Amino acid sequence: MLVNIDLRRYTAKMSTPVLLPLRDVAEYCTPITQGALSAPDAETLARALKVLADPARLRVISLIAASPESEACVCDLVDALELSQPTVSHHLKQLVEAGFLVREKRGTWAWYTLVPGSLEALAKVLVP
Amino acid sequence: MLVNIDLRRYTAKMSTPVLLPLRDVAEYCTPITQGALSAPDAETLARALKVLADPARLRVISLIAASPESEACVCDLVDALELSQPTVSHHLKQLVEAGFLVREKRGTWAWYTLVPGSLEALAKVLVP
DNA sequence: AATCGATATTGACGAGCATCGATGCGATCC
DNA sequence: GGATCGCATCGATGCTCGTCAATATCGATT
Repeated sequence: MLVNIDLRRYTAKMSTPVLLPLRDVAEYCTPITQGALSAPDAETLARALKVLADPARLRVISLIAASPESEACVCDLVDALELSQPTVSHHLKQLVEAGFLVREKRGTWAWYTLVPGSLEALAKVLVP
Repeated sequence: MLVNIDLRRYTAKMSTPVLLPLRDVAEYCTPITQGALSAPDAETLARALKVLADPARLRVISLIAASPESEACVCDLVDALELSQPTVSHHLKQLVEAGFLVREKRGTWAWYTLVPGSLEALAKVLVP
C-alpha cells in the first residue's frame, strides 16, 4: 500500500514538476484564451488554481493582505479561521509550495507574507 | 440513499446558493486583497475557482476560445481531450452551472460557447 | 537542563470528485 | 417506424483532499 503511493508520487515528479507550479504558470503557460492549451500546461495551471480553490486558503491570503504589516503568524490565522492548528499549518504549506506565500521564522513564531505578483501572474493567464 | 443525497443538496441550497457561483463572485465578492474575505465570500469564490481548477475543464475553455467560431460541440471535445463522452459531458455541465459556458442545442448537436466576461470577473477578484 | 509555548509532521478518517460503462432520450435519416 | 447518431444521466469505483488528534521539533525562558 505504502509502496504504491510512493510510486505514484515518484512517477508524477518524473512527468511534471510538483513544487512551485505558480512559477511554471508564469514562465511557460500561454494565456488560456490565446490558442489551445497544451495538456501539460493545463495540468500545471490546474494545480496552481487548485491550491487557491479552497475557502480556508483564500481567507489566509486575504487576512495576510489585510493585516497592517501584510504578514501573519500561525496563531493569528488559527484564531481567525477557527480551524485546528495542524489544519492551518497544512494550508500554509500548500500555499508556500505553490508560490503564493513565503515563510520566515522569527524566534518561536513563523511569519507568512504574500509573494508579490503571484496573484497577478495567475490572473494574467486567465485574462491576457 | 436517494433521499439522503437530495437532502444534502437541499440543505446546501439553504445555506449558500449552488448554481452560478460565478455571478455571485462578480456581484458580491470583494477583491481578495482588499480587506479580509468573509467566510461565505471565501466559499463562493472557492467554488468558482474549483470548477476552473481541472485540466480537462481548462482545456475545454481554451479549445472553445481557440476554435474559429468560438464554439464547440461535445464530439469535438471528446476527440481533443481524449476522454470518454460521459466524462466530457460531466465537465461541460460543471462549467455551465458555474457560469463559464452556455449550452445551445442546434438539431442533434449541443454547442458550447464562452460567457463573455466570466474569466475577467474572476480575475478581477484576484487582482483588483 | 527542564519546561513551556509555537509550529510542523504523521496517521487516519470521511467527504468529494474525476472517470467510465451502461443506459436513457431526442433528433435525424432511410 | 425502425435504425442510427449525438448527448445526458445514472451507478459504481478508485483516488484526492480537508480535517483533526496525537506526536515531534525547535526556540525561549527560568
